[in-house]
Amino acid sequence: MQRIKIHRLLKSAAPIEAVLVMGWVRTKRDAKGFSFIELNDGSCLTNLQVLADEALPNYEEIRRLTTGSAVAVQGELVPSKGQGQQWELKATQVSLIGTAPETYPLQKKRHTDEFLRSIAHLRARTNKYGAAFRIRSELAYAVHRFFQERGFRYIHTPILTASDCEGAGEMFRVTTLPPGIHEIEEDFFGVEANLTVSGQLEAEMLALALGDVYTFGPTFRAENSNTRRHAAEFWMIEPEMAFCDLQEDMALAEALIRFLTGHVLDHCAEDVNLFARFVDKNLLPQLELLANAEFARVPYAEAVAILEKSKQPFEYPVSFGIDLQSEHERYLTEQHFGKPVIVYDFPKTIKPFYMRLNDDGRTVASMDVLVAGIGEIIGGSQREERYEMLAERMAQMNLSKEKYWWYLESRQYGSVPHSGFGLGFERLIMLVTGINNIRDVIPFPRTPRSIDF
RNA sequence: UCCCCGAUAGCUCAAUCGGCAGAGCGGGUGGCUGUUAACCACUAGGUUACAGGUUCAAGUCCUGUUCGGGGAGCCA
Repeated sequence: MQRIKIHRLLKSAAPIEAVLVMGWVRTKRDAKGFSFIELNDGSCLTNLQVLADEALPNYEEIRRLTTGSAVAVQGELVPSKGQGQQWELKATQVSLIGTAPETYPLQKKRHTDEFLRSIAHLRARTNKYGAAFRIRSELAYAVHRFFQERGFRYIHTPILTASDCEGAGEMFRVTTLPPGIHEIEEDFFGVEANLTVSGQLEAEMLALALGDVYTFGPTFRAENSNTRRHAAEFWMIEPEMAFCDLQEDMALAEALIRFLTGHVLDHCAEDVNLFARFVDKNLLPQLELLANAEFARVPYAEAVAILEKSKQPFEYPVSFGIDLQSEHERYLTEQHFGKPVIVYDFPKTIKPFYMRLNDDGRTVASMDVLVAGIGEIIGGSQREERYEMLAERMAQMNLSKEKYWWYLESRQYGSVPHSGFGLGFERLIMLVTGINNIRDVIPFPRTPRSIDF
């Protein structure tokens, strides 16, 4: 008999005479002469209630089934006589596949996130983490769908790289040299190699060939960041579009966020409701807002003026030229506008070399998308496509022309205006689930001093 | 990296002013009931993170270390 997944079984319109399911025991309730087994196979949040009675030949074994055990159950799908579920499986055969002794650490009560992080190899078997990782999968699919439907090409940029997307952060060194040996010419590549911090520079090259492209892959930052919003290894989505200015870039960023939140509302209702009930009471209104409200757009200079007029007791004083601090971003998106905000045209002094200089000579065509609870979820810009301007910016920032020769050369051969942005995938998952720690939206998180599993 | 907070049974937490280390859940045993985080009874379970110090007496006070969390910076 072929195995059926529980999420399909529970959607059944009629009783089914014989089915086979396999999964893990979440809990068991014994009565005299029969037992209820809550079975979960990961295909959905809801458990299947299995009714096993003493007529089964191995009923003694079933009585001893423990939480966490893996079983295969054959039986008949029948309407449940009890409250709380439409269907239940009346077992005709229950076979034990894998036992779980009483040391199994997951209980049916609530555990803390901190404890579950210490058993990351098992936490996906809980309701919350199972739901989070199902949503993660669904979001990844939706990202591809969004771009593919708009004619974007999915490209793969290198993970090992010798280039350095200046300003993106500290890098992990990759080497085959034994400890203590420092002769770089002896190393695998003969030059310093690192894990990528961004695929942007390479994505630009592909955009200047294929038109509209996007990357979606792992990136690495060796920053000693100890916050709930930073991980050393995270996934980033980076579209790059030829013949595209900052206005169109912002429009795409907004469309992407709205599409993804809408997709999750439409396709992950059961899992989203779990988060709305137990993690963030305000989640559903937030998601509706993200999916439906037009994002506010405000130039940096105007954002600074709003903050100056706000009379808020900011820890960091505001004036033109400062980078916006977390408290400023929060005020703008959570209080002043009450919805997502795109701040654009930042001073050139606080932004990297590749952003396009505006005509005012002091700002660049950059933008940050700010959302409640998280702050910056997207950072992007129109890239400097003019060779002379780019070379001058690099000289001002003491970057070597030799190292970026290929990047510069792209501005000499058919250079066109182009734009792109980076979206942190984990921050997106935090946004749509209400989970407030990045360590809980990636199955096996990497943070400073933490690389277990 | 900086600031703040924390670490007590497998898990979640109590323990008053420095004075006998406890409960719920989970585990075990038995009972009971178409149950729903089932219920009832009994039961086992502790180097109070680690190392030092103060004190007649330390889970509690002091110093250091480790680990965890929150905030900040860096950023996505």
